[in-house]
Amino acid sequence: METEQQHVCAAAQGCGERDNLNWLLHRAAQRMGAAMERHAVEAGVGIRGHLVLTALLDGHQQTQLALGNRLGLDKTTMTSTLDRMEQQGLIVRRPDPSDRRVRIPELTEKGRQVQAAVRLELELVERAVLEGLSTEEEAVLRRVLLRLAVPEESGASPGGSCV
Amino acid sequence: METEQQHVCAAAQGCGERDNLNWLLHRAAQRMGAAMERHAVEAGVGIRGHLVLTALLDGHQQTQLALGNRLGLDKTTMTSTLDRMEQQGLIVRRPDPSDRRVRIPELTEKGRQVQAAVRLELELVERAVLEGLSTEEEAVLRRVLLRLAVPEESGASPGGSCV
DNA sequence: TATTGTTATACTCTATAACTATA
DNA sequence: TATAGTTATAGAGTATAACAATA
Repeated sequence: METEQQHVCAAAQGCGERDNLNWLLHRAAQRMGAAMERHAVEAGVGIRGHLVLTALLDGHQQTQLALGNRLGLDKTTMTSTLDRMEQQGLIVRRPDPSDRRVRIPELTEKGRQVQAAVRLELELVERAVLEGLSTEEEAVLRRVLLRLAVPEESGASPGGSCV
Repeated sequence: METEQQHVCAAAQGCGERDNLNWLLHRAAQRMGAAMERHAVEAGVGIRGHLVLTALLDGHQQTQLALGNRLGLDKTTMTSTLDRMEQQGLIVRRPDPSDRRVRIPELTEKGRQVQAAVRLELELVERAVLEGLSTEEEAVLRRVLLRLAVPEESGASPGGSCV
C-alpha cells in the first residue's frame, strides 16, 4: 500500500519511537534484561542477585544502605533481595561491632561460586548482543551509558578505568 | 582506610556494576525516564502516553495489536493505556469496517496539541542529558541503542534514517 | 533527634489466562 | 479454529510511611 517511500516521518521531527532516546534505552534494557534473566535463573540467581554478588566481590565492607545507593536500589528492595540471597546461602549479614544498627553483607563461598558461574553465562549473552560492533563503538557506548547512569562520577574519574 | 589504590577491581574482571552493560542500560533508562516523567506529567500525559501519541502522529492506520508490537507494549498494557488516553480525549478508537474485530486508534486535535507540548519539554530534558557529547558520540549512541532495541530492522534499513 | 534496617502498603509495569466478538 | 481486543489476576519493581533498635 505504501511501498513508494514509506512516509517521510511527519514534519521532519523524527520517525517517532526510533528517535526517542528514552524509549531506546528502555527497550534495549528490557530486551537485554530478559535475555540475561533466562540464563541467570538457570544458574541459580536472578540478575538482581548477581548484581549484588558482583558488587560484594571487591571485598569492600559496606552497609546495606551504602550498597543500595551504589547500585541504585531502594533500601527496602535491598532488604528483600538480601533476604532471599541469605536464605540461598549466597551471602551472610555480619553485624558491625562499632555500630550495632548496621549489618554488613558478605559473600559466602557458595556466593562466590554462583557469581562466577552466572558471570560466564552473562558474558556470553553480552558478547552476542554486542557482536558486530567495533571496539570504538563499544567503548563509546559504555562511556556514554556510564555518564547517563552515574553522572556525578564520570567527571571525577577521567581515566575511565576503575583504579 | 584505603586511599592507596582503592582496590584493583577483583581479579581483573571489571569493577562490578560499572562494567555491567545491562546495569548501565537499566540505570540510564531509569534515570532518564524519571526525569522525563516529571516534566511530561505536568504537561498532561505520561511518557508512556506520549510515546503512543508520537507513534500515531505519522498517520499510519494500525490496529492496537500492531501498535503494541511496534512499541514493545503488551496488548493488555495497550488497552489500559488507550483507555486512559481516550478518557482524556487524546485519542479515539475508530472501528474498522473491513474487520469488525479491530479498532484503529487515532489522534484527536487535543492529542496532537498535547503531543507537541510534551515533546518540547522532553527535548529539553534530552538535550540536558546529552550535553557535552560530541555529534559523533551521540550518533554512535543512537545507532547502537537502535540495534539493541530493534534488532531485526537495523540490517533492513542500512541508510540509518527512517525513510 | 537522626539513622539503619525491617515491615507493611500501594501503585505501576508486565505477563498469563479466560472471555467476547468476530473472522 | 484462529484472531483482536477486553478483563481479571498475579508477579515483579519501586516508593512511602511506620516502626524498632541504636546512635
